Amino acid sequence: MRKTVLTFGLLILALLLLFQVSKYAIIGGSLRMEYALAAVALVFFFVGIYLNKKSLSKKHLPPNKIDRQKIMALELSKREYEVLKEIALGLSNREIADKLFLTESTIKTHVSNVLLKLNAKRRTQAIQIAKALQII
Amino acid sequence: MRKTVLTFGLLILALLLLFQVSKYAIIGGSLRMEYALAAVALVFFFVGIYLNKKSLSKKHLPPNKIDRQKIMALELSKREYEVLKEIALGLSNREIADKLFLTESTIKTHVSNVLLKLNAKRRTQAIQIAKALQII
DNA sequence: ATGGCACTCATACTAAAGTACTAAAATGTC
DNA sequence: GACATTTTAGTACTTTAGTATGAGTGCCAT
Repeated sequence: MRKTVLTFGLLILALLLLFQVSKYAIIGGSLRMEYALAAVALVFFFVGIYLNKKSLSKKHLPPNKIDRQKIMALELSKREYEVLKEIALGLSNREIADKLFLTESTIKTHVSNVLLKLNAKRRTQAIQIAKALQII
Repeated sequence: MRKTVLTFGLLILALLLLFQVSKYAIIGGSLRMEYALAAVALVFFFVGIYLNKKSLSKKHLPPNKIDRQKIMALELSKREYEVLKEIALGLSNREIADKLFLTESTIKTHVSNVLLKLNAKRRTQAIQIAKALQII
């Protein structure tokens, strides 16, 4: 917040300066009016783009990004979370086992634990819950 | 594309007009230079914002919204698509059957057809594919 | 060093999911 | 009305998924 105010202040100051400089330069005859107008136009054009980007970036980005806080709160271990991600990719237990160089037994154990911790009855429900919680 | 070119052309024309008008108005003495500069600054400021918003809206908005074209292209029937959505909600065949007042047999038939048409081996993979295709 | 925890794996089941095929209504189209 | 789809449903299996339980290993913190 303080940073925003400071940036704004500096910007306005710089612009007023540009304003005055161009005004007196024109009166003094050392600067053509077209150039002054073009310079002002260009500067404000980019200021508009800059400010717009600033305000948009704070309202459009938060639809994704994973929530590590919730993963901890659910007490999901590293392996369990890893398996959960593979489930969401649509892999079978066999395929996950091969991918992670483990046996299907181990994967089943992890899956069971994930379902318990996410309070899901099926892996498809686990996917839905995980997405709702923004942990995948 | 043609629309974009047209908009751009009109904008540039309008700006050149503003440019010339302000220049001659100042020379004629009917307009103070400060006002001309302020006007140009304001216009370009908003043009900057406008153009920026245009370019961003085409890169940030499309993360959602379903693609009915693809649903048709995949030849998914109404029922099959309905079942697919329930699968994505994490329901079992039994639960889907109860929800749609059908038997589990019927749901299995639909599910098998959905898997075939989406080229998926499992329902979890069907979810992943459907999301990638933006049909759910 | 030891008790706790995460990770690994196994066996033995039970329960879902998925396949293959068949077939009768229901629906919409020409 | 005839024809093509869609929707519904069934039987009979095969394959995955999921549960329960036990147990060995490695790691880390007290």
